[in-house]
Amino acid sequence: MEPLYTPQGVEERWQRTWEEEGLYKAGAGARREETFVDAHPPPNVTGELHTGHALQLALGDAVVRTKRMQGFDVLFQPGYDHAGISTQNAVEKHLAKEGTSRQELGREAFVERTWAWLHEYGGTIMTQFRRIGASLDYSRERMTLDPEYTRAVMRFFVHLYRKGWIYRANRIINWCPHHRTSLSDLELIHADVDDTLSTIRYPLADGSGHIAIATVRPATIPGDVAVAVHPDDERYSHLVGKEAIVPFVERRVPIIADERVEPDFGTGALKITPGHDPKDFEIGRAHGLPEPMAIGPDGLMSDLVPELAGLTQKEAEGRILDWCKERGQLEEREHYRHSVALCERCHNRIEPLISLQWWCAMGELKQPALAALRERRVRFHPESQHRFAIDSLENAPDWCISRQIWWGHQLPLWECPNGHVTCEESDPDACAECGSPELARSEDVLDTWFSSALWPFATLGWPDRTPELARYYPGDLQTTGREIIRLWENRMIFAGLELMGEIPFEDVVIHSTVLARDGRRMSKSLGTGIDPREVIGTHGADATRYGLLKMSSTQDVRFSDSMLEEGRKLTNKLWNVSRLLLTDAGSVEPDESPGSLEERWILARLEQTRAAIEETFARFDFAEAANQLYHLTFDDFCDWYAEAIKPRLSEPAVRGTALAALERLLKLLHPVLPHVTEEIWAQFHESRLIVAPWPEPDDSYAADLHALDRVQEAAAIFRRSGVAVELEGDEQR
RNA sequence: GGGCGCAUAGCUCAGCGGGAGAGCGCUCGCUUCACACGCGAGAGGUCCCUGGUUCAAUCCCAGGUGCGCCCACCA
Repeated sequence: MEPLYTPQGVEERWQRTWEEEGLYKAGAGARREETFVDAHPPPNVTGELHTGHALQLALGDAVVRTKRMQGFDVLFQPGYDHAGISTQNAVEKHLAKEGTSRQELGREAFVERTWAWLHEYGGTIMTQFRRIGASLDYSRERMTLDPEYTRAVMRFFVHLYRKGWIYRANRIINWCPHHRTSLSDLELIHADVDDTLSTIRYPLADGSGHIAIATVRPATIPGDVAVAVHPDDERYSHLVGKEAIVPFVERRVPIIADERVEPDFGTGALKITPGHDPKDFEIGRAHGLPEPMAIGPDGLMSDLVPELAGLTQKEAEGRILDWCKERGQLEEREHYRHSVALCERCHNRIEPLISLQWWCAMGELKQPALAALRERRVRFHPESQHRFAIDSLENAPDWCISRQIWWGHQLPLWECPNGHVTCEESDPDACAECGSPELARSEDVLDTWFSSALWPFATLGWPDRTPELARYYPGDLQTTGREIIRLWENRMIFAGLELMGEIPFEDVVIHSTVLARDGRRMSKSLGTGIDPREVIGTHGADATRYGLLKMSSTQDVRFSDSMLEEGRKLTNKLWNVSRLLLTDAGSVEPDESPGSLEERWILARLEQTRAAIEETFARFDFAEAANQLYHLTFDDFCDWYAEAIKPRLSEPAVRGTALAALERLLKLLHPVLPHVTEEIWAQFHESRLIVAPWPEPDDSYAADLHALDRVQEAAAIFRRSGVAVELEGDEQR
């Protein structure tokens, strides 16, 4: 054994060995009937490991490894999300480089190309999961677009459809002109942009003056169908019921009163464009107004006004403003900074459009999940996130589940020429209503999260009643980030209750967000990301896991190199104390029969820490667990115990107890530092630590703990003075 | 505009009603035979501000200030 522990090579070797020996597999080392299941969040199939993944793996794996050692039948489920828009994006970029496009290829060829592309470039992240030592059962890897998984998605859709919870509606939705698809509110990001607020006069139809409105989007003026003011706004009450003339198109529209208008903003009068603004849409529907569309799905001007058709919004805005200016109707142009919605994938500005989409009604579907959360049968940790999960679900609007892209699960809906819709899991022969054989399948695919919602049981073979499903559902634990609570966690809960009749898991650990070193958010676009692969490469997976656990305590933590460094020192310290105890050990076997006070004391401390670790893990306080392990190793095991017995190591009894104590220490450390502990374990065992039995509760040393203070005191005196202090151990009992 | 969280040693963070802590950094001393990625000793803090509750507050409460995150349809 070298004096300097080098994780490189050692870690990869154990990762291969564990997997090759089947020790990552579900049930490996199980010594009891109870199961423990963590269906790990499936990363995007095109994704690369980021710090968030690394953290949730470190947390989940620490728990999973503990449970495995405790003899549970453990399933740590890995896999991929097909990630509809994200993957389609990546492949489209690739195609653009080749000078072609998905439109040119056509749907079928595009989907084929995407599969091929994934086989070549996708799926690398599981390699990175392996490299951090995550003991997932890689032999059970699933992907949400696998044929078997797709069956589950179809079954879910048909189930909801037959319950009458899936419906089609023409509403305003978030439209990404780049992807040419609808997006749910949860797929947007918001950004502040510099804009211009124009105040424009709308002449009154009776020629008695004008009413001025403020807008940031003059290009939507052709879609105006009303001007609205607040009912209590005395400035305008005399105008309500009159008509105004929309500039440029010179259309007469009513002036209406609606409480949704904010009297303090702009002029207090709002132009109503139901086709291009969610609030206007609401007001429009409430007043029964028409919904003309001035802008098309491509983001360009529609043929609503022939002379503007095909122009960009910018160009149309210029024409319209010029028109107003010439007639003295442009009152003011002022700088205005505000927040706009962007597509989270391409960062293009969202175009609110009215569009016919499929929706999933949430009203009834969410009720059992709400009950489960309120009754705490499912618990989010920390508590603040539990409240957030409930609030989010209570306020969850109906879910827009259709997307106009090609990569994903095509809706199992067929329409006949008479407009009847048939919903079947697989190709129907004829329309269910009129028997027409001419059926056209919906072009839309499902929101990616629709399939993710089934993860805890679709990965186990549902809708078939497989033995795995019976054994591993319901599961136990989820470790994930805040941003995914509404998108995924809540949806797994209601899908699980609806289809399986049981909650999918009991505990959801919402971990901290790791910020960049400077406290900013880690993001690719800011260039603030920290690549965990590099960190693992330089510090090792063990040190990285330890560091991440230490960073996991509060809500948001800056990435801290010193936490990793602490982990690295811990591995090295452990390595070296093991050298001391294992070198020249001869044929001495671990033998836990303590003689001296310090021996009884270290065994008691190990036992005490075992209980403490179990308790902190149960609270999901991983930072505290890491802290306790650090001090147990450094202060107690190395500085006190090892120093105390060092002069007597040649005595077989002393050595035997030391090896027994080391065994216990390695077991406690293994869930956090799996590699270095397994490497040391292998120095004196044929068996594998990963499936070694976790220490059983044992109170036989508890009585020795009270001697702690005296031992430390005596040792401190000895160090300062060189004078040994006699301790009458037995008299302490 | 709502919701949540954070402000403690130079840095990153624990603690949370009665003694102010860890790791790193810093100072001093150790080529001690497991480890200099080490050992020992030490310096360093009006625990953001102002009030309140209490015998007692860094910790509880109210307000303020400064940050951060999430949610939201102010054109």
